[in-house]
Amino acid sequence: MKRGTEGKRRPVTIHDVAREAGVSRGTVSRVLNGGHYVSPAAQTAVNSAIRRTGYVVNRHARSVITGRSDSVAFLLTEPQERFFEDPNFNVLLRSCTQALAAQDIPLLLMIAGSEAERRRNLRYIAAGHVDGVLLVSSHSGDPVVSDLQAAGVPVVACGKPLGQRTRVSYVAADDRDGAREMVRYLYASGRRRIATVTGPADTPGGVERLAGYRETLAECGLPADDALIAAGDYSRDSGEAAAELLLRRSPDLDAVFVASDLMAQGVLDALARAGRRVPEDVAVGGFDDSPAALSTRPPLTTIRQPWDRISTEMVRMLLAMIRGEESAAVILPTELVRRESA
Amino acid sequence: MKRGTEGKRRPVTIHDVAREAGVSRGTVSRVLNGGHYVSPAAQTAVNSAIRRTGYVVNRHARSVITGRSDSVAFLLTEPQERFFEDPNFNVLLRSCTQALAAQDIPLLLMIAGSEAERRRNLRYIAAGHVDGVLLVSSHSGDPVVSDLQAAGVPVVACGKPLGQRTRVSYVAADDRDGAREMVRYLYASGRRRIATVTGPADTPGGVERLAGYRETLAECGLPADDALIAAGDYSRDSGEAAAELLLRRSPDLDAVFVASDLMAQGVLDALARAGRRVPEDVAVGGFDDSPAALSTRPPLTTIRQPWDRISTEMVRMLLAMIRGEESAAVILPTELVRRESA
DNA sequence: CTGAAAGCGCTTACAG
DNA sequence: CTGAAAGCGCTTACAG
Repeated sequence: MKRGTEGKRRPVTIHDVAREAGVSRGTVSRVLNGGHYVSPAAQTAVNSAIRRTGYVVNRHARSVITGRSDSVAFLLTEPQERFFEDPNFNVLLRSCTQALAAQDIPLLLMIAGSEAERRRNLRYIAAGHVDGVLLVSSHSGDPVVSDLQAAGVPVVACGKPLGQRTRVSYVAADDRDGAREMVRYLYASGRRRIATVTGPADTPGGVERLAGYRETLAECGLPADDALIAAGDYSRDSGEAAAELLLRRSPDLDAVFVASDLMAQGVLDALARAGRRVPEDVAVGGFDDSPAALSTRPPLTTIRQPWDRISTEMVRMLLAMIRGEESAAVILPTELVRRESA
Repeated sequence: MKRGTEGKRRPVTIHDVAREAGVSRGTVSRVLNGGHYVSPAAQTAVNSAIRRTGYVVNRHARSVITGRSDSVAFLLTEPQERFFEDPNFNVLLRSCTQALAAQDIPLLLMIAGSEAERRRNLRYIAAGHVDGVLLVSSHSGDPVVSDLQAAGVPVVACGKPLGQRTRVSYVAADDRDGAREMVRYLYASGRRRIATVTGPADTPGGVERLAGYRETLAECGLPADDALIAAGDYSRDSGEAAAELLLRRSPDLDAVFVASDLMAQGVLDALARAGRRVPEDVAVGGFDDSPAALSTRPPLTTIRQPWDRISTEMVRMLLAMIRGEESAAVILPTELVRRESA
């Protein structure tokens, strides 16, 4: 008897609502699905019956018929655990969850860290258990992209997927333009030996931000100098190592444009250890405007990536594709955030 | 015609498999659900038919009958966005996802940051769309706990939920014992003026770690001194402020036990600004062993929370409750991680 | 506009 | 051990 109270009561079905409203189940279903071809009277009766009974649709039963699951996967392809250390990832995941929730669509989180997980997730997705996937993948030529497309599943990537043979929808910040704006700002504040720490050459941020840096140097009439360029992998430690290399090769540098805030943290540490004051001796500009940018000393001047808009656009685009629209790409503008490091 | 290639092919059903294997659909279903009452011959025929056809079960159709969804929610109740800044949260979310994936159970991520979201998520969950929920809530007396229980949904919390009238299952690290171990270690290394920065008084970590600190002081014969205790809210900034307060009130302190690594970061900054060397002048011990502990200068000596085990246990326990087992609590041991700050 | 009926893909007693 | 049948909760042509 005790258990009976705790246990789930028999859920109310469309049948109960129909009886309560004095109509057929078909009519109830019609108001549930948009209310077309339903008289105002029936409409009202059904709605109030729904309220009285506390009815809520059984999505599984619906899915069996419609063939859609009304759910979406957030798929993370990342052998490195880097994404989870990256504050950017958090805000992306959070805003996607919320943008989807606003449409009453649950987000299934999937992580493909190994080949086995990749296969499992792919099987799940290809079986039609989700209507589409929000993809976060940093690999150039990641096979998961084409596998998904081959399975006929709508996909929207975060950032432009590199090395794909086919067109894939994506939403990205304007990396190149953001880099330009930062370097211009550094130049405008009087810096003339502007170095850069890049991201990996097989990521869009790695190539585009470097391109923006180079363009702006040329535009400002500053000489191109490879001794001012060091590569990182977006991790904090790689930023630190890159800065040490830069200081050795170009001790006269007076600014560094770093392709991510996390790496900029490392750069700041290396600079401090080398006895350089920031921003007096060396100005440092980051990229992302992640929470990390606020916790550095001094706080980081950086380029904000519009993560909220990125997620909103990803969700909007994916939903459109699920509805049958064509693929597309959206590039969102970035914004310079002035703090104290430059 | 082009579209035809891209579009989803008609999915293969249990019917196709039955025909291919030369048995009835009932038999196919039986092998799918454990293979009881199936002859080895039929077993083999069906399995190979499944392989040939690439059949994968339609979970929705199954759910309509079984009443289970074979999915689980990860529910985050957090108006502050603190959890997403906290590296601990990431590893928890990641390991839960993977522990679940190993059982082929998808994780639905839900965030209840506002009252409206809380209601929506609750409605979704109560409608039986998930079989159980993994709850991450930091609020003392969070109503979501009782709402979930009232709906008859199995729940396992991360950390002991404070201020609940009913029993709720949870998995937690042994906060008190971890605190004891750290303070003992500080004492053993010769410190005698050991301060502490606590977490909020309405969180388990806030009360238990402080209790462990107090007990150990007494056990070591050190006097209790409220001037050595300052409160934080787990944020980095609060750690910094607490350390400043402590330095003002007890300039002679020679060690600080900080109830989280993130706060310890702030403490380290405040100490550096005050010209105290770590660990020479002041030893600093953290709690969590989050990624943050590695990025401080010097790297943080801390107490490791066994997040992998916590997630594994949470998942195991939730699955057991879904199967009908009683609720329970699991306390997992922590471990001292020696690095350079103490 | 609306009811009766068929059917989605699956599971589960029920007879054998 | 196995097939035929009923049924899960819902949607959707199909007649009116």
